[in-house]
Amino acid sequence: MGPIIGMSPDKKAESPGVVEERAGLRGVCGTLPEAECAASPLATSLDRSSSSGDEELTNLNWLHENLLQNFTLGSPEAQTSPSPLFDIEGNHGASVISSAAAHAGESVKSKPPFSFSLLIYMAIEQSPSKSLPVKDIYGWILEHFPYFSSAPTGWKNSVRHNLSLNKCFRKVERSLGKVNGKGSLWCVDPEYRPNLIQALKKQHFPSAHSFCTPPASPPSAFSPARHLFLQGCSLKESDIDAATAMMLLNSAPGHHSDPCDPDSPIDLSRPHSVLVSSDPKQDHNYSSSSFQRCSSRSSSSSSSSLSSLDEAGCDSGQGRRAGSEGFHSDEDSEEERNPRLPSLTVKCPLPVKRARHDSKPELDEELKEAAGSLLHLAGIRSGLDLSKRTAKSKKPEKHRK
DNA sequence: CCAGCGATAAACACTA
DNA sequence: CTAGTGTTTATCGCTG
Repeated sequence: MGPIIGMSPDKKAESPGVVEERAGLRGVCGTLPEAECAASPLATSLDRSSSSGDEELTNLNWLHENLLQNFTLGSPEAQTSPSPLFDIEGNHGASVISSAAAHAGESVKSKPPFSFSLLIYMAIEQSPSKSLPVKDIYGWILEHFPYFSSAPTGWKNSVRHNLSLNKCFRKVERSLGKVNGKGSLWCVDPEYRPNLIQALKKQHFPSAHSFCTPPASPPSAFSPARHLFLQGCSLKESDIDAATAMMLLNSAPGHHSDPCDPDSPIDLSRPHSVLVSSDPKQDHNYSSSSFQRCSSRSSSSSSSSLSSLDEAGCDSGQGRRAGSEGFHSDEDSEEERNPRLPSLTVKCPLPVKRARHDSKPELDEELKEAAGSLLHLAGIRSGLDLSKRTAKSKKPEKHRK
């Protein structure tokens, strides 16, 4: 493969431009209002400390409470005010993301619930130039997911493996980006960005389902018992929240973003503390397998969705293996392709290049929100987990081989 | 039981 | 030469 691996011709053509484009965007902020921008994760970037003011709390509460209320109790607030979902759908979720970002700084030592692909994606997306050398990707992951600091170095191999294998990532010539050092810069292929976002969203569905509710079931369907359960179990709660959020987002009618719009910045709000899998111990290794699997392959679904997507829609996988590669963009048939996905599947027409013309900022925001919500939620949980346990450090040892 | 998928490990090649 | 990077292949575990 040439400099740009696994990319379809069109992608290759874009590569150079993409980088520049992203650089120009300067992160999400470019497209967001100032206020949002300020709060936006990307804007804040990795460094932003977790300490944030009321906004984060507010936002957090907003999302967290509303979601729960919405589903479980339907508290007055939820009733009186538009549900978070609406906000999200209405593009107001940006603040949420920002809050998520704010929260994200908490310590996280648990294995992130995200697949490597998503981790990489987040790392890249959060970089100012939207492109990073592998080294920086490592750094980002380590910074945001301390879990890996204690993990065997194999995760780096996995990162590289994903970069090479996953079509979502494209290699940029050094000349275009990095001048010094080894290796090239890696960026997210705009084409697949929506897919990645979607994957993020989907990632938590399963969990949610497993914990709580039938995805398709309306809020009313939630029983008080569950609520109690949730209350009693913060961990699950977060999971549920995340899942719920995702579910809502996904189910949202207008939730599609301009999939391929390169300008759609994704704000994965700093995943700083995004960890879902609280216990690496449970995992045999640093991978998220345990979490994913336990929760119904949340990650798998994400990844698999990616793969499927890739094959089906954006199939450019000409030279690439099917392993953990791209995403397919066609949501229409996504369910069909991925039976595992909950019925909630989003109807988001994600992707696909064809759908790309409509670059709706709103959609972008939605995506961002979704991602932010996810991260945010995860962050919450991570905070809880971390505070509770510090011991998880049991390094997962290799179960096999 | 099988297929699909993600994760992991390892080997190899290339480059700074 | 070494270390980092990039690619490829093989294998394992899990889920549907």
